[in-house]
Amino acid sequence: MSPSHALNAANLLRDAGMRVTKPREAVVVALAEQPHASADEVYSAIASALPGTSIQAVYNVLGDLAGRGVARRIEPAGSAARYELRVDDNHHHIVCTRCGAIADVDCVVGHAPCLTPSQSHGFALAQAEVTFWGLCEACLASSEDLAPAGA
Amino acid sequence: MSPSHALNAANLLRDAGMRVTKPREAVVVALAEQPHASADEVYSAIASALPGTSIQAVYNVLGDLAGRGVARRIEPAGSAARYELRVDDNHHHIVCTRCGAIADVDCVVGHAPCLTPSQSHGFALAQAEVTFWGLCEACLASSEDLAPAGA
DNA sequence: CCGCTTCTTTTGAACTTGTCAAAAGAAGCG
DNA sequence: CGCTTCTTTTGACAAGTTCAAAAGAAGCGG
Repeated sequence: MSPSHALNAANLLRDAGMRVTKPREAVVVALAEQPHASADEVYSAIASALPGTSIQAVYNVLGDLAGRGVARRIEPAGSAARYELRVDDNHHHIVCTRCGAIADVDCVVGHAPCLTPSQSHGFALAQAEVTFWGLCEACLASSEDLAPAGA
Repeated sequence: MSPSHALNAANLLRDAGMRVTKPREAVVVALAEQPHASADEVYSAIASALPGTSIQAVYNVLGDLAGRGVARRIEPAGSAARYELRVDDNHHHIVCTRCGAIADVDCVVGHAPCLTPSQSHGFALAQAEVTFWGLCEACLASSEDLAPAGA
């Protein structure tokens, strides 16, 4: 039995042409367990398993992963950069304007929906990014406490 | 003759409930002349006309303008925040991944195209933001020098 | 199994963008 | 013209991220 289904972080790294090291495996695992994690959150997540790992290593690994196409970097306005392993499917994000929470949103139209702007101004289009902004359930609830709509 | 068509920055400010001051007028003018300008670019733009103006004043004004709905703040990943006066129409942006140049793109579908995500995960949706990424004409030309496709 | 080369990580510092707070200065109203 | 309120300045400060050099580990060939 090959351990191919046991979160093959090592394979993922090897397939991407990266050497397999503890920090990298840990980062991949952390990202798999907590999508949309920031560098700092990844750092915290692996700190218990790999004490002594520097935040720089995390930045390096995340940057490499993004560069190799293994991870995707998203930078919502107003919060630190976040990373996710979902790179193959085209999906978008909905971000809470208050707490910064992020959820995945599969694209409405399927594949290339908003991917065709009406004018391109001479730009060579590479990709489209859609970000929805709103309040997450928790923040919505607490804001209704402050400003009740029904009363 | 009322000077109503002479770039009524003062009116714009007054209508927004803001006091009319030199720095503010200058910022509005700079923004009108150079859409998608960063705080620093605005600062540079008004530096000649209003020496002694601090970068803080620019930050304040831009923040106020955005807060009053006069300007819109956009923060493309990888570059500083930028501001534009076009707030009424719904339009998107195409950003050069190399040099950061930004161009306006009117929305393909008109008003509420991608405005309806397939799942909202309990979020109270406020707005949608679409960003296209690619290479601008200039960067495209210089990259073709380096990696010619036709040869 | 060993040594070598190359890639990673650490360590430490620096930089950019942006924010906060308090005092000085100007706008607008009566 | 004077007062009140809003703006601006000044200076310090903070988060997030990047850079560079040296120490350390991975993986290959013998």
